[in-house]
Amino acid sequence: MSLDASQISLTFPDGNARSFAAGVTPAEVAADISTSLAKKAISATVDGAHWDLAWPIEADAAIAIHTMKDDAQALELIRHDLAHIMARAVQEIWPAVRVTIGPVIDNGWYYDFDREEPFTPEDLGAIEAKMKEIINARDPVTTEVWDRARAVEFYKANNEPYKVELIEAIPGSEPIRMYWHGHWQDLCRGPHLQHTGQVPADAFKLMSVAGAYWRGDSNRPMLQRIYGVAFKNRDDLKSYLHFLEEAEKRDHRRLGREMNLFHMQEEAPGQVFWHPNGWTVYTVLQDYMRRRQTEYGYVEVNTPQVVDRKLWEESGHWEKYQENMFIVEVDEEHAREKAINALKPMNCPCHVQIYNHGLKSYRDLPLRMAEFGSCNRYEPSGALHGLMRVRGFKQDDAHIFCTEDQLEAECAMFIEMLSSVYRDLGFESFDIKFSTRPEVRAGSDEIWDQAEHALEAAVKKVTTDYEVDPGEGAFYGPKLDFKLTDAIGREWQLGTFQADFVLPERLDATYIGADGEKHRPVMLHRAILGSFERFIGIMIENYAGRLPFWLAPRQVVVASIVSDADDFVQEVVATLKARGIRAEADTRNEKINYKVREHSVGKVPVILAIGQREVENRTVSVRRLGEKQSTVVPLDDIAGELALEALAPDLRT
RNA sequence: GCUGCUGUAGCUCAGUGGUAGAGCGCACCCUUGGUAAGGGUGAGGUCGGGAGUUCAAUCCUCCCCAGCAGCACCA
Repeated sequence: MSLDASQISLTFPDGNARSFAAGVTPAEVAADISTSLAKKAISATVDGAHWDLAWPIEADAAIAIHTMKDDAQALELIRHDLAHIMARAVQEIWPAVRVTIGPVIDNGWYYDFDREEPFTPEDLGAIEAKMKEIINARDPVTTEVWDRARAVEFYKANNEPYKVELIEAIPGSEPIRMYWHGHWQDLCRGPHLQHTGQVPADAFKLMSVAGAYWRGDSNRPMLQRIYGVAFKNRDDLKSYLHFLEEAEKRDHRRLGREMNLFHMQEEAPGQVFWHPNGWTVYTVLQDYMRRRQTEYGYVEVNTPQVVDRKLWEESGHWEKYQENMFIVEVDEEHAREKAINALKPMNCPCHVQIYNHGLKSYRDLPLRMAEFGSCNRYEPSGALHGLMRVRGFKQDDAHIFCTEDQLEAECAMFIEMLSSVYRDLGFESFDIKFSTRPEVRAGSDEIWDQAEHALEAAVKKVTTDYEVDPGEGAFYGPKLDFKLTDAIGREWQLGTFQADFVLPERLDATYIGADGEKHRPVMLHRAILGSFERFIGIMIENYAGRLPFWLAPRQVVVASIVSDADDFVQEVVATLKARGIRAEADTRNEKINYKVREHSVGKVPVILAIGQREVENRTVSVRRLGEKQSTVVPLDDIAGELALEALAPDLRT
């Protein structure tokens, strides 16, 4: 593109416009404004795009100059330059290593390398040391736009095949931009800092090495990815590392052990052995969901666990998910004929069987059919993760059979129910994602058009605040996914609402309309918790184990201070139990300090301590989890108070 | 499934080519103590499974299983 030699005008965020010669760079603009700004400048925003100080500005534009005070830009540059500096360090130490890509991610960056030997933790230390040398050298960062053919030649000559492939994937309309950090060169979109010394040398850390497929494709070679984190200063890095430690303390696998909720073992990978404590949480949650579903007009059903493959073939799951299904073959010696079944991986085809049993009228619709459906999926071994990704789990599943006209109202009602449930369970806000047709799918384009329009219209009625996720729909229909954010800012996809025009067709679900003719119902797949396992895992982490009283597996421990109090302890426990509170006695021969510590570690929300004084006055000393103080109150008062707290939110008036 | 790492007492972890140790927990005894660990004694392990090398393997090699981190996958 040839530049006009005439003046161009630039608008600054303060609204002032100034004129410059075409081809001016942000560096020159900054210098024109003030020498101190020129010194501090690190990059610019030009017409909304993050701009390198060295890139010419080609037209009328709005421009803002950034300094290290602008966190978003500063962090992006620091992290991106560190990616290059790390790649340079690696190639300086091991020249045979091939480089690929190295983007900025949350809190840091990664870079993928092709190297025969694995990187070791010691290697990371060596790389970090080399990176600090490069930073201290204050090497200049320079950039040029190259001709495509020249760039390809260059990388071929330098034996960097991945870079050649990257260039070939860059659309012809985009320039091929090269960057140098000192002598070291990389293909990069930019922008970057002006010299390596601008990167804080004490605010980054290499975290880990892991495998990653080239271009995210499991059929391509596996590379070695080194992750790093970086911040503007040492304190920010330290507080981030501290945050990681805190996050580890709320890991549900650790708390599951500490609170004696569940365990998993080798003989049943990906499946949960629920202990009494964990199962209490599970059943309390399930009872709550059952009440809410009834409130919203659902009927509850239950369907078989082992189902003939024929049904899965009809539904289409066999073809697409056979690899991930537990196949159950009956032993030929004992069976009259060999049958191949599968553990049900999901409930929908079974629910259609119930729907199909008996002719349905339009008067039966909408039919909201719920099941706490136990499902088994043979998830890849590497995907398993505590309660979050398991091979055996229970969904709060339901299918709504309705007419197209009813879809909108059902969608609105579902979002209302989901909001209410999430609020009760301690999650105030969630994001909605609208996922459209995937590449591999069932059903015609016409059906998909219809389904996508209907679902989007339905969600729009409720809110305009949703994101579109193209190509992420289920194979039978578009969906809304509901993602909530936990106490430490992580997002979880839990709830889902899927419009399905395909399965009713495949499994021949019909209803008789007011016109006396057969019609196809629309099938809405929906879940709020997703799976009990996963949701409980998330709740444990969100609350750091300190579940709200009504969900806490052990609600009250009544602890004796002296053994003369034992009888009254038993009386207190009996009183609390009679009011529906999960209370237990601790009359062990231990000091009260010991008992308080043990039950606090176990996240018991309320400890009632009873000594001689309490026995005499028929009072209890109440200590709430997390509080240092205890208060002495009459037994009847605390029993009444706790009985109210023990009620699920939907049962409180 | 892929890459790398890990697997020793219920838990957290040391350790060695000559068949094992600590702390916590557990049991018992002493202690009756006022809100986050009182003291003592004791029990407890086919060192993930299998094969190989070796006079000898928990330790070295190979295969399998499981877990962890990431990638890929997620109806």
